[in-house]
Amino acid sequence: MKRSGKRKTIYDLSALSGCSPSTVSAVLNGSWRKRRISEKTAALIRKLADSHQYTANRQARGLRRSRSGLVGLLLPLYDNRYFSSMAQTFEAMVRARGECPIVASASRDPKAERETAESLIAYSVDELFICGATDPDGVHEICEKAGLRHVNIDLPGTLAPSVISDNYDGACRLTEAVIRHCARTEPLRPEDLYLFGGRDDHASRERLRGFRTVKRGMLGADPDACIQPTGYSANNTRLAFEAFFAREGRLPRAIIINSTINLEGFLRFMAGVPQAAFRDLVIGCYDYDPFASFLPFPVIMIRQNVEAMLARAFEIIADPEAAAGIHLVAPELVPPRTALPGPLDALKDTPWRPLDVSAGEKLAKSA
Amino acid sequence: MKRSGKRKTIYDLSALSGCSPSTVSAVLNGSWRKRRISEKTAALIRKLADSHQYTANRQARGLRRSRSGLVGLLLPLYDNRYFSSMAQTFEAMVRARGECPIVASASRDPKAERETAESLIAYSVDELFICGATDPDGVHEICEKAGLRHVNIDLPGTLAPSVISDNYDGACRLTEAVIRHCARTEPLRPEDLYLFGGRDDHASRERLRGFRTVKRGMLGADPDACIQPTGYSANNTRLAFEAFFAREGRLPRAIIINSTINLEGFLRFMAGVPQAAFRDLVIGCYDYDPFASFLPFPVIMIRQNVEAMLARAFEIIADPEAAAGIHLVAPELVPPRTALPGPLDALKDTPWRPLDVSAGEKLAKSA
DNA sequence: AATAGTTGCACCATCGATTGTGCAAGCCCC
DNA sequence: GGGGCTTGCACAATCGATGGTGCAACTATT
Repeated sequence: MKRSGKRKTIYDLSALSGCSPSTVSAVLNGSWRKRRISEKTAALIRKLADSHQYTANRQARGLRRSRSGLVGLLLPLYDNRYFSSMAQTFEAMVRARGECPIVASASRDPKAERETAESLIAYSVDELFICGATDPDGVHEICEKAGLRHVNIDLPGTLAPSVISDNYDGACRLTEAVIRHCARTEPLRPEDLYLFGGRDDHASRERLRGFRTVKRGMLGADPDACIQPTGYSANNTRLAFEAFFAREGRLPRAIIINSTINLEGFLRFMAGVPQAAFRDLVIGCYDYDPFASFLPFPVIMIRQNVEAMLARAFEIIADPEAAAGIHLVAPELVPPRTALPGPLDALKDTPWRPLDVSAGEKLAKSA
Repeated sequence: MKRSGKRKTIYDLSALSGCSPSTVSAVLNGSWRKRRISEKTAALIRKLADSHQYTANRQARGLRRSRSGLVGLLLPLYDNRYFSSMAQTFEAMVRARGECPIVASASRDPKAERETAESLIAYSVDELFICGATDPDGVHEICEKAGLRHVNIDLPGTLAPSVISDNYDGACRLTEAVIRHCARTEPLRPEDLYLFGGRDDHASRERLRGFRTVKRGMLGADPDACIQPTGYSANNTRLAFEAFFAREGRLPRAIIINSTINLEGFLRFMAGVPQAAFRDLVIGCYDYDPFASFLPFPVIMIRQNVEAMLARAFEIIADPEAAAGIHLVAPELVPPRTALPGPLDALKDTPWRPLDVSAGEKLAKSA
């Protein structure tokens, strides 16, 4: 791919207009009234800027102002509906504030988290939203040192304000809903209800705690074997289900799954087993995915309130007084076969124009 | 959120080390051998940089070098599995090259696409991957003017190289697979096979062309009513299905759906209809979503080869000779109930540590 | 010891935009 | 017509990193 052309600067416009660079700058960044530039000069410069497609070099501006206009979101990953809707919603909210969203992911790896944060800081992001970090406090130290405002989302740290879902409450409601759903046919015994997934993070711990509380309360016991932690790996989850199935010859009647990533591991297991094995199954799953909600057995899901969490986080990051501490946001219980609206519904579709098939053929021929 | 601290610069390290700023700079950016800085001085400066957590100000560096180290991906949206896996794969590939990925989305809106491109250019991205743009040529003009290397993905333009899926071939194979799947029970009549979704973009046109070619070839006809374009809106798709169902009292036996976004619209319709209505349904859907593949009726999907498309795009963008033109990448037909591995499988999960429930309780109490 | 070559680093302009300050020209008023 | 005020802009330093160039202090050579 060849390149050409080069960007105009305020110096080019200065030469073109006969005004000084500082005048051009003032006109184009809006401070011209304050600097008593005449309306006429301003109009001239704006016209030139327009006709030459001028755009300010943000690196230069950022260097001088020591702020970039960038708002960062640090994500563990993109490729599931929870985090992708987080990115989608974040993008919309930052744009609504007239700033530029920049998203990066760090693979749940503490080292990558720190490096990515450093990299974002190197680009002088003005604020950083740290979402689902494995080591939020590690990232905090780096932000602190750089004087960067930041807030945790989804997984809490101890050194910065954190906005997270009320995972304990969500897990309680989810577990209860699953137990009640099963009880429609036949009461559940303790060994009929399993939990798969999760690892040693705050969310998993809280969900597990909720699960155990409700299970003991409603079913009277919670044998250790009923907890099958598999981390956030789909393949580990598949292996865990395969091992269970090989051992028991069947699935548990009810399964709580810690994340849609683990549910994907369950799919991998499903693919190798006759559909009949899932006839009476009831699943409760943390995080909402519209397609998962319509699987061929009841899937009760917990949808984290991404919009509310982000809105709260924006409030907190704007508050100079905000201190470390956890802000809980209630998640939502989603019954089986539910298609909730999502952030994409905010996008307007372009008006429909009739499909021109011959145009398609022409384009295809030119390929 | 309060801020504090401030970042060290080469001038701070210069003062600390007794060396000049240029020496510090040379040591820290690797050009020190060329500048004949002694090993001893280099070691001293590196030690200071380390102990003071120095990181270079990338805006300053970018300003001076007129390149930023940023590689941009312009996406229509984040929140579906096709685009989120695009972002995930892109991120990994850019990181593998030692550069910094930056992703932004533009909502399929030509104006937003141009503005986002301008914004990325303002941050001096070194290369731009334009994915699924509604108006790739509009973005091209802006890139061209800025001398920015760029390449189209997913939707082609006429002014820059484009890497896209072979949508025609994919649609042919998908349509044929759906027809054959239905024929297992009872041969399909032309009016049993519908296509929902799509709008006036290259991908939709090609998919429609493939659909028509195969349908006419295998079923002998393709009544106009069998094409129900609904754009990329889930709600429009829901309305289209509701209208159809109200009119016909049933669904078509087989439906090709242009995108998982439209399939989500179908879910919204599904939620209001008894499950029996879907007993004999067969769906063919463009784009792959693991959960959609396990819906309670056969869903045959087409998975676009995101890795291959991106890999090809990276080759092209590195090639100074690359000219405008379309590069086709074959998509993959995915049978029902298939859980393919995805980009997340490349992430290593942290080793398992036993869940400490009491720790969770402690954390929860501090909230 | 004088010359030539090498080593090791400092100096300074530069990237593009911002912003505090200075100053000429025009105007008003007594 | 001189002092004071306003208008409208130019000048120059600055943000942090980079890289071309210059130049002492050594070392080697004859």
